Amino acid sequence: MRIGELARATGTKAATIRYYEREGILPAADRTESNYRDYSDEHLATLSFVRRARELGFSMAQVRELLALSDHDEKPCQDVDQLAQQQLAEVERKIADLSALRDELGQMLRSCQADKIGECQIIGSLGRHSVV
Amino acid sequence: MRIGELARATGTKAATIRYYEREGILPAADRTESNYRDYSDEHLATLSFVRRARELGFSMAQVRELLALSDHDEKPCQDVDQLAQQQLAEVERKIADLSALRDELGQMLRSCQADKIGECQIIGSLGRHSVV
DNA sequence: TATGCACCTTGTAGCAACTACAAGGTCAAG
DNA sequence: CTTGACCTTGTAGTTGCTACAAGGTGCATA
Repeated sequence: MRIGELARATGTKAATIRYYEREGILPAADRTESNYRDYSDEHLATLSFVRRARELGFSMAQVRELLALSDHDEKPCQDVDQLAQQQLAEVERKIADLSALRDELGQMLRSCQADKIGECQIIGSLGRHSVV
Repeated sequence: MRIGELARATGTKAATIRYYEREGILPAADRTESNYRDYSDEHLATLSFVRRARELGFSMAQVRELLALSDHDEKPCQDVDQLAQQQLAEVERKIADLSALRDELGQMLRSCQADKIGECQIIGSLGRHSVV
């Protein structure tokens, strides 16, 4: 299949697919006589894998590792497990950070009953006009 | 004060302060005879404001807006309120996304009891080796 | 006086992970 | 024969910094 079809099939832009090829994430496709990329079902499977891993928040570097690992059926899957654990820990850290942030923003919003910026608690709690 | 002192006072790298100046986020400082930047307390206040807003997840564009708004004490603070609301909504959206992600990762990890990658459920649920 | 060291200056390039654009080639339909 | 959808390559832009290089400044010490 050509790049457009692969793009539609995976919800990826063609430019992104070419980018993955440049980055070595996706193996280069065969070319037709007119130099169009010609993808196989294997490419489709790999690209789906990559996209899914990216959706799950794995970095490109981690995706590279996952791809390398997934090619070695014999090896213990500890390494895969560890990558997933790492990723989970990082996601949980981000959630905690964002929750703190949400609370602060919520508090700011609740505390402001002014109607002029001069008395606005939001601007105030950001550190302005308390100094002036 | 010189850039290093301002940097220490605000927990910002000097390179970042120069970057803010280039971007018009922080007004240019006076210069000493030897061309060193010489910052005032006003700069300190503005930079603190900027850093705090950035910590709260506001984008540079939003910080620009907040700075512009905070200079107009007379205006109604509806606009500030709206920016904060927007930011809160976005943070909540991110938290929801990350929570879904955490659940998926957790499920993947719990479901894998294999010890070889060939049977690894994590690789499997990412879409590999079910196709092979 | 020299010299070492911390500090400052500018300009440039790199990071992640794409995305957009320009200028052109290919191919099937009308 | 031309229109339009598709493809090619190369290059540059996005966000918010951060790092590095090559050089100037200022002050304390040997």
